[in-house]
Amino acid sequence: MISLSERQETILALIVHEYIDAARPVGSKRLIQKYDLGISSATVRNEMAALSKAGVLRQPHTSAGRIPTEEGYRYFVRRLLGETELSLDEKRMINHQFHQAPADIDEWVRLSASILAQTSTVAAVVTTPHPDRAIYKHLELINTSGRQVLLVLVLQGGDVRQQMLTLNEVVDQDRLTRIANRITSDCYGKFSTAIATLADTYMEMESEIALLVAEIMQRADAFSAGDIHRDGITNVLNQPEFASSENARSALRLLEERGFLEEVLTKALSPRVGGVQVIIAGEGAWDELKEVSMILARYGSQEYATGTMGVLGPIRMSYGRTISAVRYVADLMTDFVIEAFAG
Amino acid sequence: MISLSERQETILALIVHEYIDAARPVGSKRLIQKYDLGISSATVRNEMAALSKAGVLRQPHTSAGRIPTEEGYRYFVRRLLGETELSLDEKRMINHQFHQAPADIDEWVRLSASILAQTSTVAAVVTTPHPDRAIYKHLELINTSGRQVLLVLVLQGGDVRQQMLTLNEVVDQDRLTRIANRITSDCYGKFSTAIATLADTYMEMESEIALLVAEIMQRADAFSAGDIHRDGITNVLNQPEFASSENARSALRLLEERGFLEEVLTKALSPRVGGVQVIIAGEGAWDELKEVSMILARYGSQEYATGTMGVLGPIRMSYGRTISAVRYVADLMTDFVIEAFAG
DNA sequence: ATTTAGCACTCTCGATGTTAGAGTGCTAAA
DNA sequence: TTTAGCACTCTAACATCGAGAGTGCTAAAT
Repeated sequence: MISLSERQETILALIVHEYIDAARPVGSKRLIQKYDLGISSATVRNEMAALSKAGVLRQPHTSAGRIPTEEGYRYFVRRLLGETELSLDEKRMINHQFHQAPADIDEWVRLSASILAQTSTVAAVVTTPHPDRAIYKHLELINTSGRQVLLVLVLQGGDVRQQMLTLNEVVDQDRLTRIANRITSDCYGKFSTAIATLADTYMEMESEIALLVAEIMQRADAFSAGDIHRDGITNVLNQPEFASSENARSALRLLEERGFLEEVLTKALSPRVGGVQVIIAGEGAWDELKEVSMILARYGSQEYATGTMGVLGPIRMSYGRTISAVRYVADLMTDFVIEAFAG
Repeated sequence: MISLSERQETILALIVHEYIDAARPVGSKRLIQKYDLGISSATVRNEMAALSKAGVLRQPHTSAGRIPTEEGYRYFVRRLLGETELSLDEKRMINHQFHQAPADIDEWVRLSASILAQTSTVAAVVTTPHPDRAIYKHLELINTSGRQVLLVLVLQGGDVRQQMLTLNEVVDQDRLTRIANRITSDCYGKFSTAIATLADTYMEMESEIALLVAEIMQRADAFSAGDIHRDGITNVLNQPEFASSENARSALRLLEERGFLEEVLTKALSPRVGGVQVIIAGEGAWDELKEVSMILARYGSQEYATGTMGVLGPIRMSYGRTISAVRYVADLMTDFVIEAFAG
């Protein structure tokens, strides 16, 4: 475990701060002339040397200033951050934007992404909330013409799935309605697995339809990621570390590739709602994230539906503001989800 | 109107071709040594001078090779393109990809974008198909508990809208079903406006619900743009003209800003399905598109639903391939939409 | 009347040199 | 322990230069 003196911590914090701001190595002279610690540049130099040995600072080349290592950022976020909150004004602004938007879940998802993107120099990614497992609520079978039947399945939380199916024989609407009601009274509140076993106890047509319902619900389980909304991609392109098109490209691919995003969003987040997860430079686990940092949070309620949101930006990111913003927006969305589904 | 000799057209076509390929100015020597026309470089130089005067070629600086002007590209696309088709193999590939994907509209939209992005060095944008005006198909009223009723409205084309409503009194499921059936038999195939006038002839509860239905349908009319899917953003970033982060940024903003995309997609396309529209360097109408070209098409069927798809790439774009690809994919999607909605 | 060879001229691009500035590490004094 | 001072290092910015590619023009050839 790295252990630093109080003065060393101060210097580390200032260097992180300064480097995030100016995006270029921080030297001893510039540091003291800007921040007026009660010590000379030579002393700062000595401490810097110690911090370099401790592995939290490094030099791009001999005789350049210092920049934080990934370890340095981690130390900073873990120990030195603490209280950097969004200002009350900013919170009020965010609240305002949410409350004057239409109370539509997709609209709010979009808004969340937009707000996160505005907060800092990051790209935002927000998924629509989705039940962890689909829960049966209601079924309608609608006779359209002949043996063609429209199946409309309503899931807990308002998700509606619909599908055409072709029956073996012509069945009138009355009988369809009776079948639908029978299945609903048996299956209300159940998961796909329970319905699949139940289907075995039914007779021909009921069984067939119940099985189909179970299958549709199972598909809904698998697609638990929901739609992904992105915003602020241009933000991250404006950062100097992505000026070279090589770097920009790889960062963009991360944002564009659905598969990768889904993996990170699902794997990185413990299923628990509430915490905010910070991934600095991939944390050794993701090679693709070596050049970026992500801040992720899960929102919503296990009982109804959950979604994930997060931001992706340069490692040199304003962690205080951004973590705070992600937490705040996630909390707002959690309230909204609960209100929308339970209220 | 610009008028060129046959030889001049050949030279223009070769220069466009070569410049699209290599992304750097084309000189007279390189041209004849690569393509072996039966004439000397001096002759080519003379013709180039004429083409410059005609306004279809220009030089980045004195003593550099020539590159096409926007006018030059337009001439090329309008007169010289004609027959550049996708190869049969490519078409087969595309077909294959579509047919092994699940027959789900969102999946196909995503696939379209992905295929267009792969075809050329462009970013693809595809909207989900949407009825030009919502058409009533079916209504269900589902008694959940007390006066809370779930309204499920099925529109022509499979769109399902649902909404909770709170009644003034408790109404049992039987009566709700009767109301829903009554409205359906009256309104089947009608637009929101017709339903709104019809609602006036109803009694209290029927009227209230019919009005709500009309309102929901009206909202559906307005949101006619549907969801926008993007793909291949990294493609365009790889192009040298977007190497500077300044240019990359402005191109990206175009793709990111929903408002702008919607405007171009709706305004640029005549409502007619089938044609492919080419916008080279904004065509004077869009300042934001000065540095890029777009190729757009509308797909689907007015009768059921239409969507738009298009690509955005550098002006130095492989127009032949790309136009052909957009047309082909749009046709496939049109077939799919018709089959899905009518079949 | 075209086409072409030849030539002088122009402009970019990459390589090379040079310098100012910022920063470091070390030593010796406070 | 801290600090002043100094020699040293490295980058980034700017200037210089030559090679290479390309042009336009002129005069000869077809």
